[in-house]
Amino acid sequence: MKIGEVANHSGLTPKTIRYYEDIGLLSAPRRSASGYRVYDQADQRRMVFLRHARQVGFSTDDCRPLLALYEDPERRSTEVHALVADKLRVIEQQLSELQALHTVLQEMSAQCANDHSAQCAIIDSLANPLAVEMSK
Amino acid sequence: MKIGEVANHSGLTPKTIRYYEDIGLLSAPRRSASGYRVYDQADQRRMVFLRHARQVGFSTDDCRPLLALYEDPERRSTEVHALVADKLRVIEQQLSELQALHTVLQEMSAQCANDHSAQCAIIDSLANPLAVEMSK
DNA sequence: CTTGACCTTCCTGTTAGGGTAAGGTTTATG
DNA sequence: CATAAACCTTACCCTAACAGGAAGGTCAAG
Repeated sequence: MKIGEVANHSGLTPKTIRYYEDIGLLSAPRRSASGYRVYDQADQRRMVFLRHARQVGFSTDDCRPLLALYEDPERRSTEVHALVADKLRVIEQQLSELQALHTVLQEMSAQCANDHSAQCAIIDSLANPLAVEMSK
Repeated sequence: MKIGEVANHSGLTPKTIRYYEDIGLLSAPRRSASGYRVYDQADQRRMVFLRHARQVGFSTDDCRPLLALYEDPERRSTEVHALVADKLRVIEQQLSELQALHTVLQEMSAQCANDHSAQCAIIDSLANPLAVEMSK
């Protein structure tokens, strides 16, 4: 399989596959006589795995240990579970930060007259340290 | 005021101030004889405003129209309100995407035996198209 | 034989600055 | 007065995860 074909089958783009090779997430494949990358089924499975892992929020760096466990027949499921647990904590952290932003903006928005006048509670909040600083 | 002082008073770093000047978010200030940037109170207020706007999630690009409205005595509060409403929608979108990731990961995590065996529902989910694909 | 569809490497751009280098300035102190 | 600390200047490399595009080589079909 050349890169375009494995890209189609895995759902990654050729660009992404080369990039993963570049950062060492995928190992360099065999080359044809003309220098084309040649992949096999196992490569394709790794790519599908990586696509899914990225889809559920793992960074490319997160994918290294994850892919290693995928490949390791000696793995223990608790090792995988721990990686996911870590990720869940990070996501929960991000969620609470985003929630906080949302709350602050919504409060500002509610204070704004939303009319033709120049006086604006949102602008005032952003200009004045008090309101925004509270939410830190 | 030199850059270090206005940085202290505004809560931005000198780096950030120069960067904002570089991208045209802040206009280039007067220079002293020796080439040092010199700022006044109005500059400082703009910087405080920018710091707050960034803090509540606005990108530097978002800050351009926001800062323009801050400076404009002819503004209408409804214009500001609209920018915040847009931002709220984006944040809500991000929240729901993050929520979806969280749900998927939590479901995977719950299926995993979390023990010494190599069999792992998380790995299986990531290897198999079905589970992950559903959540798209 | 010549397109067109592939493939290759390499370079630039994206966000929002941080880190560091090399060098000039100003201020405080011995 | 000399000098060292603390400040300022520009400039270049680094981050994440690729996408886009240039310049050039390769392969199968008409």
